[in-house]
Formats: sequence, C-alpha cells, structure tokens
Amino acid sequence: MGTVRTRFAPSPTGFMHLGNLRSALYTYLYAKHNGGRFILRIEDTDQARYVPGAVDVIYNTLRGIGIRWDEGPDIGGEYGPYVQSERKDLYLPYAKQLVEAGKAYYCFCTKDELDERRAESEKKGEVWKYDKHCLNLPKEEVERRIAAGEPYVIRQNVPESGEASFDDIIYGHISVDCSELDDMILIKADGMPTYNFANVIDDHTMGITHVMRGNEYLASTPKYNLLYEAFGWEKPVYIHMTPIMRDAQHKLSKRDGDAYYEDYISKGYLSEAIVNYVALLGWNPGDEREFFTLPELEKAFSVEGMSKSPAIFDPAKLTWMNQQYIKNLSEEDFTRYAMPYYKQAGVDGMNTSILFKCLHERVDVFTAIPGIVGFLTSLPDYDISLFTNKKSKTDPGIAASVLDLAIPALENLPAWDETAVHDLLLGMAQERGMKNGTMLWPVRIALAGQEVTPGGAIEIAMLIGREESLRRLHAGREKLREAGY
RNA sequence: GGCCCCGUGGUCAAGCGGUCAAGACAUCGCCCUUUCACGGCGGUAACAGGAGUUCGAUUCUCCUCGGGGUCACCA
Repeated sequence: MGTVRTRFAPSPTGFMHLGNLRSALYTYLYAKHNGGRFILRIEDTDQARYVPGAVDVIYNTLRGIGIRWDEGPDIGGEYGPYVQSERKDLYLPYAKQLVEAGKAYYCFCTKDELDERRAESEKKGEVWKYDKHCLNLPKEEVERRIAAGEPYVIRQNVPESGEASFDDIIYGHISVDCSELDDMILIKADGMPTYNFANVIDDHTMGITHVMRGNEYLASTPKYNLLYEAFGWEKPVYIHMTPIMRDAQHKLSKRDGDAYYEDYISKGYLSEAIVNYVALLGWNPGDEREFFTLPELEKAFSVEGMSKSPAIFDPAKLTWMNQQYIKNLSEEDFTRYAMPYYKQAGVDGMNTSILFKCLHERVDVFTAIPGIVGFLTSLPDYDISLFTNKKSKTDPGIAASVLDLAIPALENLPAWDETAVHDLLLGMAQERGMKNGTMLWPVRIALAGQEVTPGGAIEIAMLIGREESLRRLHAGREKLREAGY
C-alpha cells in the first residue's frame, strides 16, 4: 500500500468535545506515525444543521492542540474541495453509475408514505426495513416521473441474502446477514448525498487508505463495503474507535457543556495536559510511560494499544496531569500563564519569583490562583483560635509573646529580604530553645489571617512587603490583646 | 425488540494458558516539613456469573447477566 492517508471529517454542528478531540488526535497520530498524510474534511451535507462559526471552532481546536493538517478547506490540496457542500455535484453521477449497474435504484416513496408503512409494521411488532417498493419500477416510468419533476431519492440495492462483512483493525472480522440491512438512501430528494454515501465517495476519491471513526458506525460499515464492492473499488482499512464516556452509560456529549476543549482551556488547563490525558484514555503505549508531548505521541502511537471498550472520563486524573505539567513549567512560562489570575487577585505587583516558588507545585488549575492568594491583598477576618497549633506548640498566649518578640526585632531589621528575615526569626527561636514552628506559626497566622497558606511566614512577609507585614503583625497582636493575652 | 460490539479494583489500564493479577489517578495511614502542598514509604481495593476445553484458565469456546451502539431523505 502507498502512503497512508487518514481523515478527520467532523460536521460543523457545534463544538469540539473531548471525544471528538481524541478521534481527531488518534486519526492524526496514526497518519503521522506511519509517515502519512492527515486530511481535514468538513461534512456539511445537512444544511439544516449548519452552525455559523463552527468550522472556526474546529480549526482553532485542532491548532490549539498542535495538530496540523496536510490538506483541508483552508489550505487546499490536490483532492479538493474539502467541504462536502462544495462537492455536491460529484455524488449524483456516482449514484447513477450504481443505478446503471443495478446496485441502486430510484425511489419515489414520499416521507409520509414511508412513515405510514413504518408505523404499520412497527404496530405489528416487526422491524421496519424499506420494502423495496420502488425497486422494480419500469425504466420508462422512472424516466417519466423524473421528467415530470416528481421528487425522488436514490437507494442502495442491498442483496436480499448473503453476508456483508468487513475487517476492523481493532474489532476483527465483523459480519452481518444482508437480510438485516436496509436499502439506505444515497441521494436525498434535495439532490444532496446522505452522509453515508458522501462518506464513501469522498473517502475513495480523496484516496483515504485508513478510515478511522467512532464505533457507532460499526453496524453500518458492512453496507459501506457493499458500496465499495459495487463500484469495484479497493476497500480502506477500518479502524473504529471507542467513545469517551461521562459515566458507565453516557457518552461525553454536546450536552455535557464542560466537556468542550475550549472550556477546559478557560478553566485553566494546559493544552498539552489535555492532549496527554485524552491520548491515554483509550490508548496505552505498552510500557509505563505516561507523559507525552505531541511529537512523542506521534512516535509512540500504535493501534495495538487502542482499547476495545469505552473509557470513562476522569476529571480528577486530568487535573492531576495538569498539575504535573504546571509543576514542570519554567518560572517564565508559569508566570505568563498565571499573570491574568495574578491581576484578577491584585497580586500582579508582587515578586513573581516568590509567587512562582510558592505556587507552581501546588496549583493544579490556574483558575485556582485567585482563591489561593486572595489573603495577600486583603487580610481575612480571622479568629485567634488559629494561633493554636499542637505540633508547633503554640496557642494564643504563646503567640502573644512570640509577636512581642518578633515585631520590634523586625521593625529594627535594616534589610527586608528573605535571608535577613529568615535568619532573624529562626535565630530568635534557636536562642530561646523553641521549635521553629513555635516562632513561625504565630507570625504566619498574623501575616496571613488563615490557617493554610502557600509559602511560609517568610515568603508571605516578602510578598506583602515590610509595611504591610508590620501592620498585620500589629493587628494580630492587638487582636490577642483584646482577647486578654 | 432484531442485529453488532464491549465486560480486569471507584476510574484509566498491563496481561494475550502456568503471574503472590503490574502501574497510574482517587482513597487511607505513616514520614518529611514553619501551615498546606510537593515529595518519599506503605495499606485497602479487580478478573460480572455459570458451564465446557485443558494437567492448568483473567487469557480459548458456549450460555446467562450487565452496558453500549445501530435500526432517519442526521451526521
């Protein structure tokens, strides 16, 4: 076989959720791993469902995760056009070719008639299948009715018996009896091809060698193969992919708004982390590695590692992975990502190196930053019970004396830098034979006004500066005094 | 309902006839530590059920059960 060509063929009907994203990713990875080409095709044969701007969402999402396509609507290619509505004149001749060969036929049954017959058979508890009502219409009658402007569709003529089958790379041989298959519509009354037909024609005329798509098409693929056979075309290799589930019984879907790629980005997730996590949902490299860049995925990807069963999306693990990526960010990159949130919290004027030191190992999602650093800009109204900590051997009484010691010493400190404050505070603790915690806990509480903080007393003192630190320390001392300490 | 597919801990997932059934997330405990977090160590936790094939089944076959998909002039 020649060059591998795969395609991602979304319909512009909404947004890209993580399931779509992963399908695109795997399709891309398969092509790239095999030195092939990845094609982007827009399937918009259903005008009624067209959503303006949806194509841009597709472009932006793919670009956002670093996928580049070798051929597509915006960049063209030798198999264009890459938008189905622009190829609409292409399909009818192929359908007619099938009619000539007896593999398809014109059908004049109206939708109403069909609904009626369908309802009738369902009432009898039967499974409805098109009854081939129009299959044997005389040629002259067909021509006369077409000439008279009567609406028609073209249907595939599926054999009444025999086996239709195909081989799937992941699922193996799948076969179904032709009697189970319906004579599906190829060309709709509006002259447009159905998705099924357009898909086959496009995949063939675009030279797609590996058809990768969701496994909801598993059941209809035998029909596609019948079409390939009717045309005498070489069949593509099929690779059906599992869906990503929200829970055991529901796929991630457009209804789950938070499953959109863009939403995760705006929630403070890193594109690289999303790609990495999603790639591992339904595929494994065969070894213990779990961190992959896109290029590394291109190298490692193989269908052997693809799962046959659906995977449930686990937000907790995505968050964990995001944290791993954030942890490994350089100070510069971290600060760039964090800056909008610094601004939001009003800490953008503070020392970003110290912020980085305090935050980069604890932030799992960037949007969490304002909540974590809020105390830096405004001192929370806290209770003196916070001064009590067993392990640090401190309570309000001890805190009062520690602050009486620390405040004047800090006020007299010539330089306000990390080393100076550190040496001063710890030096005092050592002199008096107290635990570091006994010294630092009260200071930190007075400085922060909350029990849990990023960074310790010294970092906080640096961040908020000398003046504010002293003000807060005095306030803390005052608070204790009011309580009788 | 017919047909097709799937079924290892809460989740992802290795395993492809012989393993004390990996690893990761989550969870619990301990340690480190000026809090939290990070990190380190350890624990709890799974082959859906039943027949068969075999000296031996998580692995192969069949049935049951469970879940999903599909049966449109939607894609």
